[in-house]
Amino acid sequence: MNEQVKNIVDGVFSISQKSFCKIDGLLTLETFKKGEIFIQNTKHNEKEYFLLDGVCKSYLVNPDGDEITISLFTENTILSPQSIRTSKNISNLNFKAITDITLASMNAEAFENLRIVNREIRNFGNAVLQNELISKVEKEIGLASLTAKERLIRFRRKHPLLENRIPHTDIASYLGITTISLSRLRKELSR
Amino acid sequence: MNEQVKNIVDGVFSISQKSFCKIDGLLTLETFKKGEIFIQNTKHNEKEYFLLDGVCKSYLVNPDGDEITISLFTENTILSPQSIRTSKNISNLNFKAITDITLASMNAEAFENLRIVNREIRNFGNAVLQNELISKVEKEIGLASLTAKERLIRFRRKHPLLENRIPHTDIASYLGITTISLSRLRKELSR
DNA sequence: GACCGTTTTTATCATTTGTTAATGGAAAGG
DNA sequence: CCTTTCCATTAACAAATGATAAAAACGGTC
Repeated sequence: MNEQVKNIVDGVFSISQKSFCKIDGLLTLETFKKGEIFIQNTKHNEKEYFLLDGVCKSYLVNPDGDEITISLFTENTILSPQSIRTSKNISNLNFKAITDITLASMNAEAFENLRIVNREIRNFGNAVLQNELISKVEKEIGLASLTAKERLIRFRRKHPLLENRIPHTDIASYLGITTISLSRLRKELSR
Repeated sequence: MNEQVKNIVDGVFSISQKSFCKIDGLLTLETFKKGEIFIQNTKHNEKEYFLLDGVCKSYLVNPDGDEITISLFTENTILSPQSIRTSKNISNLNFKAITDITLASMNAEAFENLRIVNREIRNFGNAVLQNELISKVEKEIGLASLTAKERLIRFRRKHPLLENRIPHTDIASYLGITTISLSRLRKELSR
């Protein structure tokens, strides 16, 4: 049994050993090198993912060719559910490894079937969806009503140390500012 | 049978007459006057809603007491699913009628049970969730990477005429700007 | 350790957006 | 019908953020 995944699941919504075994049976380990794109916009994808090690991001490319960071994920978290990042199993987003990463993945449809027959797993799945929305709403409120400085302060509170692990371009884009502004704010806050 | 709700449902994910009848059996009509808060943050709520007439918004109140508009809803749309705007049936958001409104509501748990046993209804439910996320991601990208002027232009494309139906305070907050900025942009764009 | 390409910082200037305050107009309620 | 309140606009100024360019720091490689 994958203890690490069990801990991630329980962190969201605690389920019984027995229920977890059904999930465990679906898991496969995958690794990607820094810089690899493992989910590609407009391409097929039918998996759910647990991030066991490393950092990755979801992003979109705007007309100017810039990568807009939507979300950042660190170890021991769950990537956005397949049902909401795909349409007919075609991805609406890109996901890229920012450091070397290790994922546990499983087939989304098989998981969906577990949700249907198992109440605990269904509750777990709903909790994941809900967390996804909550974090989106939080981010939205931040972008709509906080200054860039306040957003950076919150970001640091939520992701301590991440500023030292990944390129500032990814963080700046996540915060909705330029790297130049980020640099200015870093300096200002360090005084 | 409520034809209007059937049309709203089919607009998201077409389902059979037979499946819709199960939903139809759960529906109740509700009306609220302009200004009424019909879902309150930290209060109990266990309903799903179809907006049949009027305009309403979801919002949060920041520490300064300002209402931050999260989403705007117009007639013939579905309000954000209960599962993602509540935790243990306690609401995380406020919803307020901006004009007089008419809603068709149903018990969320009863609907959840329909999702479990009926494949079409489950697909419909998933499509609703997905649309919710897509619109959130779109909004997020807008706030993170577009100027206020571009956001207003997109807003007008998505919600024509709404600027003439509801207070600009609600729209400005939705766009993440002040009403003064909105007024400036309106003037600039009208030239 | 020197070199290359990339990332981060710094500086300057332009632009956008916010703040405060004043005005006029529209809607709501007595 | 009048008053009161709220809302939208405008102006003047301040603050925040973006654009461009150049310098410095960093990381990987041979």
